[in-house]
Amino acid sequence: MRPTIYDVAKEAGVSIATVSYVLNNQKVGKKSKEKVLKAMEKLNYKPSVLASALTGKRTTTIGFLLPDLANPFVAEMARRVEDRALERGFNLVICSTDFNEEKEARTISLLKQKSVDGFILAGGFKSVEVIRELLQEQIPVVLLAESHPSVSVSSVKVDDFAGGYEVTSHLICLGHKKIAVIGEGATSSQDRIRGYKQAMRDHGLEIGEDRIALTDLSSENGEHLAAELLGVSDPPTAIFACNDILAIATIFAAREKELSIPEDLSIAGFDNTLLSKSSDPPLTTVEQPIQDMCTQVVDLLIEEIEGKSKTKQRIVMLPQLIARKSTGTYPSTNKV
Amino acid sequence: MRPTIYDVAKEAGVSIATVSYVLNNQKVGKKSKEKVLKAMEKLNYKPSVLASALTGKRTTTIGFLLPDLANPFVAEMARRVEDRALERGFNLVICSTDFNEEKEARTISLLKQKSVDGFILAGGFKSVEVIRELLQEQIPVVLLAESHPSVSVSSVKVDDFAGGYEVTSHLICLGHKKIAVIGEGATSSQDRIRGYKQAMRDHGLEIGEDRIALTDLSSENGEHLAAELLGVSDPPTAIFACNDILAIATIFAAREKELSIPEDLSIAGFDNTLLSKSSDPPLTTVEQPIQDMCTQVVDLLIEEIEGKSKTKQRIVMLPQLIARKSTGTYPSTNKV
DNA sequence: TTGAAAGCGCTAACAT
DNA sequence: ATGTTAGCGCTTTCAA
Repeated sequence: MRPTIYDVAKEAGVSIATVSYVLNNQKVGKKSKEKVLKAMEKLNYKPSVLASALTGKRTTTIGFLLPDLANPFVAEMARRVEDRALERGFNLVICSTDFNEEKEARTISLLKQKSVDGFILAGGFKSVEVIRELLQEQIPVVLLAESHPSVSVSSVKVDDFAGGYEVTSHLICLGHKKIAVIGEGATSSQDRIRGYKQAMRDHGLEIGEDRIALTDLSSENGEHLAAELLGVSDPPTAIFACNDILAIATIFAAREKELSIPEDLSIAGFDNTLLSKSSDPPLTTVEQPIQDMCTQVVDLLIEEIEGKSKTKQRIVMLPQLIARKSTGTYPSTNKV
Repeated sequence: MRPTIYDVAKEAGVSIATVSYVLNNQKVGKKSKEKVLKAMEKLNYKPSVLASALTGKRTTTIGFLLPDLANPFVAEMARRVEDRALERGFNLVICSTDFNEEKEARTISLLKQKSVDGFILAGGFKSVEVIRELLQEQIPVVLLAESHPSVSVSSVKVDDFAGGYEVTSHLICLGHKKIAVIGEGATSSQDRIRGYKQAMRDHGLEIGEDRIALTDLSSENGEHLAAELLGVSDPPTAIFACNDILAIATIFAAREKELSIPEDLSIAGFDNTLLSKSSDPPLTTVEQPIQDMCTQVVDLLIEEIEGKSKTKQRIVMLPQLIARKSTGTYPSTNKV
């Protein structure tokens, strides 16, 4: 068995209390401290987090719930969150919840049993009820890349509305009038779509309900949905996809219909993932300040965990349009 | 505070032992069991994993070390591993180690303190020393997408050598003779490169040392490295990149030099990530049976955790070449 | 079948 | 400054 605090105490010739004191940097006589340190070194002693957590200390573990780790944007967030958490001395238990409320609830329950110190809920966490419960049980929670206005919880996200507005304006400036949008059920998508609608309205353009497509499982039927959008009698000349994956799916759908991009159809994405740089053509998209966002959520959460939390805050960061080759003027100036 | 086993015992009018028995499905009188169950329900009791782990039970948590979660291929593996682990009742603590031995050691040490039940080491885990230590301490470990022949540990991976051989043969069949390769320090890359070399030899082709480029931080200087490969006086007509990210970097480098793909330069990748489908042009690459691999490692690990582990085994799966548009005949039949 | 009680490794009064 | 001791919530002998 691994050495315990008793072994160290015996080796150092002191009581376990003394050992515990040096473990927690409490006042200890210089001599004793030295002996204890030496004993620890000799036995290669590492305190058990379990035992110490059982007495009320932290587990220094954070539950990180996200929709799907296989999504590149999500994975990048996870990495950034992980980095910051590590810097602050925390590990992450990462759980994909697939926009599934039941899975969300189960996961939270499980991680509570494991006594994680707090939760970061990312992407499209749906169950407001679960968040409320957490809050009421005084368990630290923060939201990443989403927010639930009806709940008093800290969150960090990008201004999705502004992002949607900007992309749409970009498309409109290029001359497009028939612009469709394809998104997910997540609140972030909804906000981006609101931005889209506002931009359309501000420019006096019509918003057909058949120009708005929604999915819950992006990659699955994104292509199918995009095909429907393009299949109508008076098809759009531009499509704003609420994330890069959907944008890629839209590219595939367009290609299926032998439309060339951007000559026949302009496509814009959101997130500026790796995908958008390497796609054919490279995607016009919207960049989120992932690094900053992630650093901030982690810090917010840890503040709450450490009880230093001042007031709840909703931090909204500004996104930035990245114009690449998938969007072009309409009518096309250089039709192939 | 959350209810404890004492609260349940009191509510049910039995001793905590009885409660513990029903918790662990031991023989309990039907009546008592019912009372206990009812009490649990009423109090919404959930046992503390910490407390139970302290007495020697599992934490049902697995430490999953990987090089970099932001890498799409790695992220997809993580997702598959997560899914299988969940099915088996385990959660994952995911840690990126960036091919950094010191970080590897620190992470393992930390997770040991947290009493994870076992470890999955993925990608390019470097520190053989750390693996040995784990083994000797009887802590369950398995390797994913890599293997260390000198250590007696179970592992699941694809046949990297075969993959490298196959890609290279594909290139050779297309008429290429000057083929370069770009890879990482990871053992998997090394094996792929060995496959490349073997294929070259088998076809009587020359292997110039200046045709082999190695990096440790793929995305960082991949493009730079590829540029060097292309910058020589007698440049290659095809490049085999040991993973899709490097392949994309190579595409960028080629584009910088105004080479068109595949007319002037054929490029092949490895991993068949999302990137390879959406890139310009779509990448010829090698598919790994990720799902199977991940299910198997998790199962292997859990076998060890549960002590049912038979013998150590190294499972090697076969990869599959996916030919797309980034590779073409040489000399090119339809030079633009 | 069930209860009493010791113990898992650690923390934190309380004493000295 | 340091030791003694009572928990933390659970498992598991050992008795009854």
